Amino acid sequence: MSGSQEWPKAYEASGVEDKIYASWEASGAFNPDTRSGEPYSIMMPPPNVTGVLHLGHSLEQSIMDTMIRFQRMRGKKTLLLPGTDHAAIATQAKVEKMLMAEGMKDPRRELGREKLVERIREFAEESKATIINQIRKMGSSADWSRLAYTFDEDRNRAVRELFVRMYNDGLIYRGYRVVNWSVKGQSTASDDEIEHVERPAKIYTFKYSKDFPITIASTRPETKLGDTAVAVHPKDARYKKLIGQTFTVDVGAAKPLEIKIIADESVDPEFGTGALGVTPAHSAIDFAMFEKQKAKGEPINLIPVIGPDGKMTQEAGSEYAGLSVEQAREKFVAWLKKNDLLEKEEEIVQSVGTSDRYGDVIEAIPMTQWWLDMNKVIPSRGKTLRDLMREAVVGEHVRITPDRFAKLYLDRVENLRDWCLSRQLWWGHRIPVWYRADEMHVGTEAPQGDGWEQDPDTLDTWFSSGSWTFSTLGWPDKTNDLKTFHPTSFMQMGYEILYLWMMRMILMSEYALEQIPFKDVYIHGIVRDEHGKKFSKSSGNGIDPLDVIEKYGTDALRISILSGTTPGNDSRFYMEKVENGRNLVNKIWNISRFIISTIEADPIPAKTQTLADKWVLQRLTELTKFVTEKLDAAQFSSASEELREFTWTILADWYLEIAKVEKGKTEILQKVLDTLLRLWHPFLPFVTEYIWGLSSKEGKLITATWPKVEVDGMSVAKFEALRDMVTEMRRLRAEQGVEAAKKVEFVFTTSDEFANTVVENLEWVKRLSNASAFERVDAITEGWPVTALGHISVGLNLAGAVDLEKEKAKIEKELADLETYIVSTEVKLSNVDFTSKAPEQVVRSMSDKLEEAKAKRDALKKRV
RNA sequence: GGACGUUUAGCUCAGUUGGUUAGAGCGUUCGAUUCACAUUCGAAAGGUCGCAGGUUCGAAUCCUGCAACGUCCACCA
Repeated sequence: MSGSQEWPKAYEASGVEDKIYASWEASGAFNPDTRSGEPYSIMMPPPNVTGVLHLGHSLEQSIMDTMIRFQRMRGKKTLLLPGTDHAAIATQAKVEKMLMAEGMKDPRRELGREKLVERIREFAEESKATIINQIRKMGSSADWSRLAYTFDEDRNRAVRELFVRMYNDGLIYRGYRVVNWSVKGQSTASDDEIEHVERPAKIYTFKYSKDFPITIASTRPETKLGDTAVAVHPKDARYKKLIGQTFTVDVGAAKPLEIKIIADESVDPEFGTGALGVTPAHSAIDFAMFEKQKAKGEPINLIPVIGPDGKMTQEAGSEYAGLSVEQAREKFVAWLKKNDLLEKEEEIVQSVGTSDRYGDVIEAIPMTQWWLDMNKVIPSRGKTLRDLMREAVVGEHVRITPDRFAKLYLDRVENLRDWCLSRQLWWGHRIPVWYRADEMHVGTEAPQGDGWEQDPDTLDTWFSSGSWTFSTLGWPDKTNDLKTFHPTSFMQMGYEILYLWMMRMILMSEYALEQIPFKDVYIHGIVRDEHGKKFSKSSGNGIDPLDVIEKYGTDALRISILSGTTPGNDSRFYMEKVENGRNLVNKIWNISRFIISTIEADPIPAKTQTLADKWVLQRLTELTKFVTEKLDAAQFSSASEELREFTWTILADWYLEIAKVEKGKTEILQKVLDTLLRLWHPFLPFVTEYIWGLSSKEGKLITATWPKVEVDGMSVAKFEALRDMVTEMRRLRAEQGVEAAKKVEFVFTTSDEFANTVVENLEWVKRLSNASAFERVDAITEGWPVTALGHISVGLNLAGAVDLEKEKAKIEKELADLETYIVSTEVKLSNVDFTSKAPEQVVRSMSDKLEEAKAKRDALKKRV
């Protein structure tokens, strides 16, 4: 043994993990450049620079690193490319909040663009270092030499290039349309950045004026100051004759409103009054009608009555201008009442869109912004971006696990509207467009000449993260990395960013490279607390992964967060799971400690393999096959469960105990430990590497090869019969309350020498009969037959302190169960429908079981 | 309003195309006390797989309906 100092009784993770990580990194194992083999790449979803490591990250890192280590050991040229995300809106919102907490009223105005951006940059750089270090603590074998950032120079170049190409293809356009506007954030938001919240509201039913022919309803009456039409269903008999007419009403706006009655299929005649007041400036659907009318050549007006500051505009009328929307609503309703126009006022529950970062209600406001067109045909492809997004998944070029998410994705693709790209934030990629008087320049570089002003807006943060799979590899240059590692092999993400991110990566990659960004997408759920609640600061249920690592070690955290999870489903996390993981790690440690010392003490291998040897090797072979298949399919939980079963039950509880008796196991123990360390490595990289080092193995485990399936097909039934017999004897002892010191006398016969040795060495067994007298159980007169399984028969000596009555009830119940089983199986087997239709194998195994059950029954019968 | 998910042992969850008498970990009960490991060892108890129908020789698994919980989407005027 390599000295007891290095092999303490319990494994101390905290003392060794950092050193091991440093040694991996120094060895160059993370970097694929020195490796050959089939490329295998995973792009790490870049965590936000503002974030600190949480359990969600821990899960993701565990998934990715387990996969990449597995593939590396299989000899692939593996790249796990790490990075961080500047997270435009999230970061700016956070820093602004911090500055305001320090006493600033309006950081943007007080600091100005340059200084505020600088403050955000400082904060981002600091946080970035933190999160990167935390990811290393998870053991991630990422290639840090390729570390990327969504807001660094290389990524900025890719973003500008993409924007310009899309603009030149006519996919990006500048347009005056209704946007989602956050008053608090003073910026647009995309449809995906809106969170719908249910809340109570009032719906008012009214007319614009006494003689207006149609009644309408609204929860936002103040916007009615900007109404320019009333839409009805074209076939609605009540309103049909009014279609095309225009009515002038005075509701107090700056100018009297000209309300045109228009027909629109999307109006539900059954709903409410069957008529809808159209406010093109402050509703996305109404704006769509506005555009439809324009296209038809029957235009309606558009009157913005709410400004970007969230206050009513001049056009809302002198009485309203400058009021908040709430104040304006009150005033307008009062006016309706006064003029006897209000017919109804009802309480309803309404779902309103709020900004997911600033939290305020999103207003629909018309503005000139930059948009990405989902429906425009790309000249060189003859397809739209929507087509490209659809085809990648419909054709299963991108495979999604679990596949139900593919359906959700496709539904979403069909309903995507044009993507509003421009943000009025300062932290982000500046839009590569310059203006001078009436001129506009769109290019990757600033134009020559004086007087050019760059567009002040920045790009939606998802524009840069959408290009992550290839911008990280050097695009737009045709780099070797790009050729080698794109499309990437495996991508994992939480379902909550499926739309936000996956769609955009597919869009960008298909557009820029005519390639899918990844082949396999693994969707995971949310890590929740033990009660199923989301972890959050406000609920005070946070668990810091770093605390867990400090106390239990990274391996324990990794295995506990991966086990008991299924793709796409949420999982619960609590400390008992980690303790369990820690215990497992410690078990592996002690198994290794024992094996190494056994080998040193008893180095001469036995000449022949015993039944137990054949058994453990066969089970090891099966395990290797199983784990390989499961990891291939990203079924981490079931792979690790099987590994645990082998390690703890098969190896530690049975084989090692037998090895103590049989001796001469050097060769087999070495083989088993070696294979087991390799199989565990992707899950438990630290402890396995540490043991590998202590047992003087060649090289590092991280770059060792994955075990191959060697021999297969050895029968394990004989051994397992023996094992069951031992369990049965133990049960009898336990249930009969046999005192610890007291030996119970068993009689057993077997033709197998091995069984003799093992059973005889159970310290509480006293051999009664002559081992050479291989009598059948029913011939053992002095004993009480316990079991007769296969080639082994065992009896218990009645001279011992055994309470027959106590045991009898149990046996009778078991007999009854057996009888039921036998009868039902016999019925099945005599059923021609079954025997003719079921596969032969099923029928055969059933009749085998029947014979076994009968034998067991006969043995049991002798006891009562 | 639409869609999706979950429902299996006291708890947390597996259960791969339908095929033995449905599994694991934790917890519980009983027993062991250090010869690799008490972060341990041995043994046991515990489930009519949410409910009701259907398909099938055979259903936890497929179909229909219902219920509870959860999630997402939506232009409920």
